[in-house]
Parts: sequence; structure tokens; C-alpha cells
Amino acid sequence: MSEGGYDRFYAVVRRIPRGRVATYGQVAVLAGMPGQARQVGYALAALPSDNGVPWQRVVNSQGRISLRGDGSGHDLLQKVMLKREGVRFGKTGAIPLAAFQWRPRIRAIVSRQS
DNA sequence: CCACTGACGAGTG
DNA sequence: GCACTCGCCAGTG
Repeated sequence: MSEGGYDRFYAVVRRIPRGRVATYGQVAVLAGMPGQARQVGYALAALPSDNGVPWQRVVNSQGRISLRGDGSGHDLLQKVMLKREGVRFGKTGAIPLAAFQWRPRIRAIVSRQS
């Protein structure tokens, strides 16, 4: 079922543990496609409702939720879900990445399919 | 083919 | 902290 290269991103996001977050750029790097942060956001935006991918654990490099307030309310949902997982938001509304960013072992990088 | 957009990021002023 | 530019790349008209 390997469709587009988006599966690489989804695979990485699926490994982000509960109570932790990763940045778009980080996901891109771990997926073996550094500099493709924008594509990560594009990929997550294309996810269906029942996807099984913890998209809420992906935030921007400032520890802020990047979703545009397009009325869908998904930005609010993301914050609620993260709080429920134990992620705390700072005074400015940003997540202190120093404390909550996911730091996987080097070998957690998605190995290229041989 | 060109222009514009978008769940990004780093840099500059 | 805010505004703007550039780099990145897929999708759309």
C-alpha cells in the first residue's frame, strides 16, 4: 500500500509517545527528508478523521500549535488532547520544548526500505 | 508553463 | 514580539 511519500511521515508521527511532542522539522528529519517540514504539515492536513496517527503531537518549532483558525476547531482540539496527555503549556501558550519534545534514539530514524 | 497557496523554518531588521 | 524574505515542494486553476 505504499502510496505517496507521506507514509514516511505518518510512520514517524506514530512513534511519538504520549505526553511528548515533535516539531514538523523534526518529523521531516526523522523520516529521512530534512527540510521538508512544510510537506509534513501538508501530509497531516490530508489525513482522514479515523487515521490512528497522533497528529496532535506535532507542533511548530516554537512549541505552538500551527493549525490555522479556519473555524474547524481542530486547533482547540489539539490543545485539549495534548493537555489530556500531560503536556503543559507555558504562559505564552507555547509548549516548553525543552521539557516536552520527544528525543528518540538515533536508530529510531526510519530505515530506508532495502 | 505560470501564479498562488499552505498544519513550516531559519534568518534579518 | 512583529513583519518580511527566502527556501522547500505538492496541489490547484
